[in-house]
Amino acid sequence: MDYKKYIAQKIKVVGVSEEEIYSSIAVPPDTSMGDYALPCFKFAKVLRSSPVSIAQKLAQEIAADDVIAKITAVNGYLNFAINRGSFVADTLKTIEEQGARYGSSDMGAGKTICIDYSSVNIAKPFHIGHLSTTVLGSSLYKIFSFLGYNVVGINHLGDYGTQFGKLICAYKHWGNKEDVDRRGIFAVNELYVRFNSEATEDMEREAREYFRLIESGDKEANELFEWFKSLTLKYVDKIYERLDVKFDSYNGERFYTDKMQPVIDELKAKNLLKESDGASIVDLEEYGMPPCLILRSDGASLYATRDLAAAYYRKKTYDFDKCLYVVAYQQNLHFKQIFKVLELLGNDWAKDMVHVAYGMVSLEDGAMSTRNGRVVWLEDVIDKCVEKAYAVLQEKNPDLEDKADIAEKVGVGAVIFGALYNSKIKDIVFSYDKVLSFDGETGVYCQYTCARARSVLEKAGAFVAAYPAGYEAEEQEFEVVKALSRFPAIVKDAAEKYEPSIIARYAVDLSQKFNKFYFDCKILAADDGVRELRLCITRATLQTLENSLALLGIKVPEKM
RNA sequence: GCUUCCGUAGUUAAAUGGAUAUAACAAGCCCCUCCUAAGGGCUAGUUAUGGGUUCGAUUCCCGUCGGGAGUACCA
Repeated sequence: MDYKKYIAQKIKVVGVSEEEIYSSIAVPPDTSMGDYALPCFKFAKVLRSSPVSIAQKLAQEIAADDVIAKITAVNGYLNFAINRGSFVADTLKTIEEQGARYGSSDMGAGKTICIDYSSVNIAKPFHIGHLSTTVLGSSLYKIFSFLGYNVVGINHLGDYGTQFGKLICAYKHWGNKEDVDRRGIFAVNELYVRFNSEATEDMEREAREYFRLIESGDKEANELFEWFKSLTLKYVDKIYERLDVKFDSYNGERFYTDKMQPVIDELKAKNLLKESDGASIVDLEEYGMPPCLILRSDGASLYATRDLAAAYYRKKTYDFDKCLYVVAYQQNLHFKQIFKVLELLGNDWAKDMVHVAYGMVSLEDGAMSTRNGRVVWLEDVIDKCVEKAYAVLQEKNPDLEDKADIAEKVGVGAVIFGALYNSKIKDIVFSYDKVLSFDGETGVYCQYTCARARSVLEKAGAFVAAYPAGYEAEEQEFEVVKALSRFPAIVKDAAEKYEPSIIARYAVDLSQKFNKFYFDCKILAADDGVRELRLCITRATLQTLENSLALLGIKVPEKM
């Protein structure tokens, strides 16, 4: 049940609506003050009375009942202590009934949301800079699905541009098939890097010609391009599988090659296209932005042109309610511009376009740079984490079966959790020390908490759920249940803010509360009734933690 | 220059405009004859700066300082 709503209905303040009271109800910083509180300061003016006396008066007017155990007025706050017994029983029963669906909702039924994320570049291996967009997007995918939305995951491949002409040129000059077959994408990437440092004027010219050949459908150029593309996808699919990341569409930039002209025509028809220094632009000066480049002076299309075409295509194909772009904040201006252009074109759905911006990743010695080898491959990071997890397992629990499988879940979980734990807008300085740390506020801590809970449940065997009437819950028990009850609101909050870190932090908070409970309250050795109640708390915590971690894309090993 | 984001313990970070600003890491100590010590506990330590709005500001507004990003034919 909605306790806030129940309380709001009981409070009557002249001249203040129930909704206003509902939205004012807060949670006190400390449980000893109460479970809910209404600050009365803002009513002082309307009632022409001091907040302190308003709170006192309200405290006398409202009677305690089965739901609200106690009402007190403290320094202008009206504090409510709820009936713990019924609250605990109520919350635990709900989780028991809903299981893996606890926290889900049908609020998104009938609505579609497109999410553009990961968007890898062809012929480039995955480095840690690609981690944020991949796991953020994937988590948002899972969160919105959980809330009942129809979600379309789009990997907007970077498969268009003169760089592919360069790549083919480099391969023709220096490449050999055996090496590429053997080392795959890394061999291809080396060719590209070499081109950038060694290419002559002639080769640059040749590269432009190869790009033109790809565009005009030349057989050999396209075969080479498709080969590089399939190598890339084969490589990234392995990583996607480990990270539990999925897509519904791999329509990349090239896909929109023949879909840009209608957009350009419409811009012309609506008189938005201006010529400037030979290029075609949309002037955005009156909106405080530099112009949006649509066509280069040589007539070629640009990034923005393809993104506009993609937006139209997605609206037409999926009829989305929201279209998210999980792309680093470097491109803030770019998205502001294309959203504005869509609006100027008269599309009311331009308001549904959202740039979900996140911070950048750098290394301790500066920005990443493929050219001078200052780069950290994502696969290496994952492998090192898994290796360390295996080593710790070997040391602490050498007799466990499936150690490799457990280490994979723990290691991968650590990488994902590390990427999702902080607010997405924060920049990240990558350090192995940090990702390899398995103590404290980490994914490993949450997984470990699950393993502990499961172990207790296993030892307990079958039991009948019990919520003994009249049992006054211990502080530690009550804190866990209170945290459990917050989960559905947490999921919605994370969705509204496009912020999976809210769920990650919640998982840590719940784990901390459970571990305190675990340490202070004996579960298996408790008296009849209490024992069953504590087992229910344990089972509900395990379920809710698993649900939380699943939304982040983290798997939970049975034992560790 | 202009636009924009960020600035909280030694470090990394939390905090719908609310009560005594939370955690973790690192440091020092304590707890396995006790349900998994990848755990629990204790000690010490924070809102860059100057104004403003407000009963109340880490949060909102303006300025200063410091840092990141962007700023026309790359994506």
